[in-house]
Amino acid sequence: MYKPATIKDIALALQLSPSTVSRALRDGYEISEETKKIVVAYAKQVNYKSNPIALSLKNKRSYSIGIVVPELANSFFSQAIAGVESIAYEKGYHTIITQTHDSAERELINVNHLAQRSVDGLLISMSAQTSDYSFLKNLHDDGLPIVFFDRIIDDIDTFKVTSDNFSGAYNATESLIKTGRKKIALLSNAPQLSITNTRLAGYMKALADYHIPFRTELIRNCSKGGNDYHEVENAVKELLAMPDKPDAIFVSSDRISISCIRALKNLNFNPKEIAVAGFSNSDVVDLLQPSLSYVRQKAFEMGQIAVEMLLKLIESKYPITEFETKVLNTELHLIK
Amino acid sequence: MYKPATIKDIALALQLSPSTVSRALRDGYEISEETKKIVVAYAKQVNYKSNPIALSLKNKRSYSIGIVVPELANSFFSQAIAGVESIAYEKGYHTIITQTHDSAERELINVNHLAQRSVDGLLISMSAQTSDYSFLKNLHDDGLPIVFFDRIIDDIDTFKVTSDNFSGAYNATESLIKTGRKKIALLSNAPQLSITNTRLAGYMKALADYHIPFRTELIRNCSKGGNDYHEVENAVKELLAMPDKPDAIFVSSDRISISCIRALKNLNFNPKEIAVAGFSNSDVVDLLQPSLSYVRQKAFEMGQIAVEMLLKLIESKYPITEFETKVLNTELHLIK
DNA sequence: GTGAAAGCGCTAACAA
DNA sequence: TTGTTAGCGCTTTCAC
Repeated sequence: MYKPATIKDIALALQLSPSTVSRALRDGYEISEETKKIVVAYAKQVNYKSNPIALSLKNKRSYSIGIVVPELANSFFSQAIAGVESIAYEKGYHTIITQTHDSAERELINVNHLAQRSVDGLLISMSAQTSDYSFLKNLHDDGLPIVFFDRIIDDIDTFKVTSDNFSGAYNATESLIKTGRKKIALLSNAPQLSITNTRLAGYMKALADYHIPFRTELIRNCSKGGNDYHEVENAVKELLAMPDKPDAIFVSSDRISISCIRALKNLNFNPKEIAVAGFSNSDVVDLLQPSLSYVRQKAFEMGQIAVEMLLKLIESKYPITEFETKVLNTELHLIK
Repeated sequence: MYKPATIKDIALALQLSPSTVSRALRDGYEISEETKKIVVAYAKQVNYKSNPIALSLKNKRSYSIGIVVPELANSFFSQAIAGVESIAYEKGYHTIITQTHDSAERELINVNHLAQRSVDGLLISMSAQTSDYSFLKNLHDDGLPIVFFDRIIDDIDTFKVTSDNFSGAYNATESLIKTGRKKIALLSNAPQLSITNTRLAGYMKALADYHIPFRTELIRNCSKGGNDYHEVENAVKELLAMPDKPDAIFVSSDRISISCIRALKNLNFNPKEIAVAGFSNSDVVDLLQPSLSYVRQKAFEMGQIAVEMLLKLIESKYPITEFETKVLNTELHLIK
């Protein structure tokens, strides 16, 4: 059985009390240099490692932070996680990553598990299928520090980071218009997501600014967020079967952008016939065929900012009541 | 401060002893139905959740398993993780995911952290840069259940799952030969990885079977495993600048396959001139241009099998001494 | 059927 | 400078 050395073991072996050992190991000022030396040496010899579980139980502090994302396989999230880690490790925190696969049920379970495992705080990007936020609100009211990133919600007052989704959508739509497209369809994610609506607004504003009528029949919600390819393919098929069919598609969600490209390929559509622009943080987006113009979010930076906010919350001596929502700009990459 | 209800709170409120409450909550046979009802009802009312930290400390058992992979952004690993989760959740285990970014140092830290956080077992795919496995060996000798997947090592005797890398490499190489290619270069990962050498062997066997001379100058190790694009681009550039240059490339690593494709595109190479086959579990490999034939591993299944092995180790009443290494076959997808 | 007490590994008052 | 004690939340003998 796996049984590491404990402080008690050391105390016993060295004929000291556990508290002396504990203090010596943490370089307490009260302990004589001599004792420290002996303790540290022996601890090293028996490969002593402090037990974080016991520490957590004692201190209600674990120096670990929980990360909850919809899908690890989505580059945007793995990039954001890398950003979180880059700062967290440096500051002595560990990260515990879980994914929800966009399931509200899984999200609830994971969040509770993390909270009970006494993470010091939570970084979360909401599942597309969550509509009841009360479990998070309760935890937050009970004092668990939470920071939202990317897929944020209004109901809870705390720090948040997200992209400038409005401008991102506006610019992408505008780029399509500028290449002469006039009938621009929109493929979007689940409507309960904040980002879905903000991006819709950006799209509509671009149309309005260029005096292009907004047509509801050109809007398709793929509420499974690209997890279900066929949902997207059907949407694309329907759009392209319309009598007055679109000459461009703006895709307001990462995963759906890829599915849309695949649908166009599978349906053998001529790339000249239909232009695509969409949000994407895929690291191979430049190699895709048919190609698309894409809006890239600053995922890594977003992760960094989110964790910095969280650490501020965690390490603050006094309760924080002034919260900020940071908005990062996006980059538009046009097809060459 | 975040402060959930404890057994003590319930005991106090209900004028019972903590032990009674504890037994009632776990449906102990000694407790009267009546008391149970009262306790359970009250527990629900105050949203009592047992504290896994305290349980871990007490039981040395956490019902959570640690997963250590090189890179979440690599589809192969996110697919494998999804496989692990599919079984683990069902059996009542949580997963704690960490990534090493192929750093030996990070791997050491993460593994120790997980071990000390008393995960019940470890699922690991080794970092490309690790050459000293003693830290794992120690943990394993101390009784921590460990299962290796994909990037396995020989030094530790336990359950392992990996792909049939030999055949995968053989088949991919053979497919290139069958389309008339005779000068087939090899782009491979760090040589300390087991998979690197097995795939090299498969490649060499295919050459031998078809009486094609093996030329060491056509072999390039990209020891950073595709994390460094320029390493790959340079290798490709060098290969294609050779007087007797290759007419095909076989890439024996997931990330490097993508980098190789990108290099060919950036260097403006004619796809007819140089054929590419490579290992890849990218979920967009079918949309890449230039296109490649690819060997796909059964990542999801591998995750499932790995966790089943691990649970067998964890839940076995008696020490297990007979170990198995399972080898999954791969699928070759040819360019249409 | 229920309670008291000890202990998992650690730390922090309080004593000495 | 070092030791004693209590307690974090929980379970589990052992009493009653």
